This record gives sequence, C-alpha cells and structure tokens, in this order.
Amino acid sequence: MKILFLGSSRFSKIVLESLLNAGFDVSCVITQPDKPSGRGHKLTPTEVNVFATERGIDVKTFDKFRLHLDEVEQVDYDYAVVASYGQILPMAFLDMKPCINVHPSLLPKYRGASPLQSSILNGDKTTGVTIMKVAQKVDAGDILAQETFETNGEYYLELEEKLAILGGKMLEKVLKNYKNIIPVQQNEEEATFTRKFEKVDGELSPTLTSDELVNKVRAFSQLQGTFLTVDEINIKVLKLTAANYNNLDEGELLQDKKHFVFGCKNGSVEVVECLSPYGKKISGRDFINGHNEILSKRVKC
RNA sequence: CGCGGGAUAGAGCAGCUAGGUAGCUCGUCGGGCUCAUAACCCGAAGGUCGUUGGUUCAAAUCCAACUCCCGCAA
Repeated sequence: MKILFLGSSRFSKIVLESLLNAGFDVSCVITQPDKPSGRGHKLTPTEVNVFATERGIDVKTFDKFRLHLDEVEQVDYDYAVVASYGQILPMAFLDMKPCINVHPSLLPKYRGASPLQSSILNGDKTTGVTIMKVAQKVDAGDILAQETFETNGEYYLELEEKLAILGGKMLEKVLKNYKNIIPVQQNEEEATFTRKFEKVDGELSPTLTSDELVNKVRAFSQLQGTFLTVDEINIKVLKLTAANYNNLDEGELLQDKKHFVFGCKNGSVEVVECLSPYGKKISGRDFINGHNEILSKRVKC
C-alpha cells in the first residue's frame, strides 16, 4: 500500500513518522513551500520537508495545489493522507483516490486552524483525534474513526505530540481496514469553529482568572508566546501555576523575593519560569532578584 | 540580502569611545541585631567576559567571521 502524504506542521511531521514506523510505504510528501520567516526573513522549509528529505522521501512543494494536478497524477499511490497541510484541496484531487484527514479534536467540535490551542484555552479535560474523509467543506467529512484522550495539564507541544502519535496509530488501523469501515456523517448542528491566534492573544492580564491564565500559558507559551507587562517591562512567561494567596488585588505583587506571585481575578498565580533578555530560561525567583524594583509596581491589566 | 537591540558571577546591569588588577545592585552561604521584615550591620563564596580566529608586550575593550537571543515587520 502506497501513501501520498500532505502536511506541513510539527503535528504532521509526527504523524508522518508514525506511518513510517508502522511500515507504510510513503511514496511522496507534499508540503508548503519554503517561506520567509523569523528575523532576517530567511527562507525556511517546513518541518515536514526537513524530516522527509532526511528520510530520502520525494518531497514536492506547491504554491497553488490546483495548478499542479497533472504532476500529482503522476504519483503512484493508493491513499492520500492529509494532516494539517495548510491549503484547500481541489475536488478534482479528492475524486482521484481515497483521501483521508487526521484532525486533533472530537469533530464536529473545533473545526479549523487551531483545534488544540482552542481546546487547551477552554480548559477541556477531554479531547481526542478524528480520522475522516476529506470533503470540500473544511473538516466536515464523514468520520472513519474517533478516539478520546484525557488531558492532564499538558502544555501545547506535549499534547500535540501525544495526539499526533495517537493519530498515527488510528491511521494505521483505518488504512488497513478502509474497505470495511462505514463512514458516519458529522452532526452539522454541533459544529464549532476555531480561529487563528495572534501575538496579542498571548497577553496575560490580571483581570483573568487563575485558570484562564494558566490555560493561556499552556496553549500559547511555546508558540507565539505569553507575556505580561510590569513597569514598562515585557516579561515572556514560560510556565505558570495557580497560587494560594487570596488577599492580593488584581495585578498586585506578593512582597516576597523568593516567589514571583501576583493577584488575579479570583486568586493568584505564580510565574514559575520566564525568559531572560538573552533568551535563557530563568525561574520567576531569579527574575525577581534581578528586578526587585518591580515589587512596588503592579502587573498591567 | 527587511529594520533595530543584545550576550560580562544564579538574576539585572556598568566597564568598551581612548587596550593595562573583574566592578555595582539583588540573590545565595556564614555571623550579628530585631516581636517582626522586600528591614539593617559585618563577612564569604561565586566569572573560560557567547564561540573561533586576527592585531598587540598585553584584549571584556580594537578588527573579522560565526552562533544564539529579544523587539518590530511578514
């Protein structure tokens, strides 16, 4: 059985790795073209591109997929597997061979660009992975398999990895039994959608509850970053936990040089780890030691 | 070749222009004072000055290349 794999993100890369480990023959990988990103606008290939190239797999990048259909027709494959590829696929391609998608949510919940981050932000205890047929409407295809996953306070990268591995295992089963599986339609009335997040979404305001703040850090700190502002200083926060000081006002700092704790809507939170100006991870305690003058200030709301 | 800033003790910084003993604030450790402390006093430990090379009698400092990081922009 030969697989054509379409994907671009870190999630895709882990799914691809699972497929290879399960012994599937991935004949070709299609991923997003190199894009200028980061400082200096250096052209950066996707993680999937780097990984597949290392494994000696044929990699194709299309600026616009629909303009390269004839090239795709040349590829020898039985099933197409899509995992956060990042482009809408044309019907002409979906009609060629079976095309299945792996999506890290319990569809029809959390369709769209950021299912994992949205689920963490909402503080869901239960999430999951869905395998479905690719339909013209995004993430709306008939379901082939679905499994739930109980979360345990994971941060984004950790949860992404766990769900990608689970998704890889589910794909293996689905691919091997494809002809015996009866697809189930999604209930459109229960569908919810997710949006892309931006830098400003990572702002930690003391007007939020401690749970909201912790979930924000879990969802964003490893991607676009989470930050709070004290006395004009931007502090990039990496780890945050709920604390037990209930007598602090919103934004008020605990007068203690050993803990970086501030009050929020319904209690308080402690900054466990943040980023030094040179990009080194430091403890909240070290941060306070270096900036003891902020103890008399407040976290900006 | 998008723009700007940075790397010196556990943290935050000064020193570099004009080369010549590694400094400051905070923390840490020990001691003292106090009902008490983000308080005060005394003492101590802690550094291959991002990496590599060059110039020099001598480089944190001057020159070159590289790495990593922060902000903006995408």
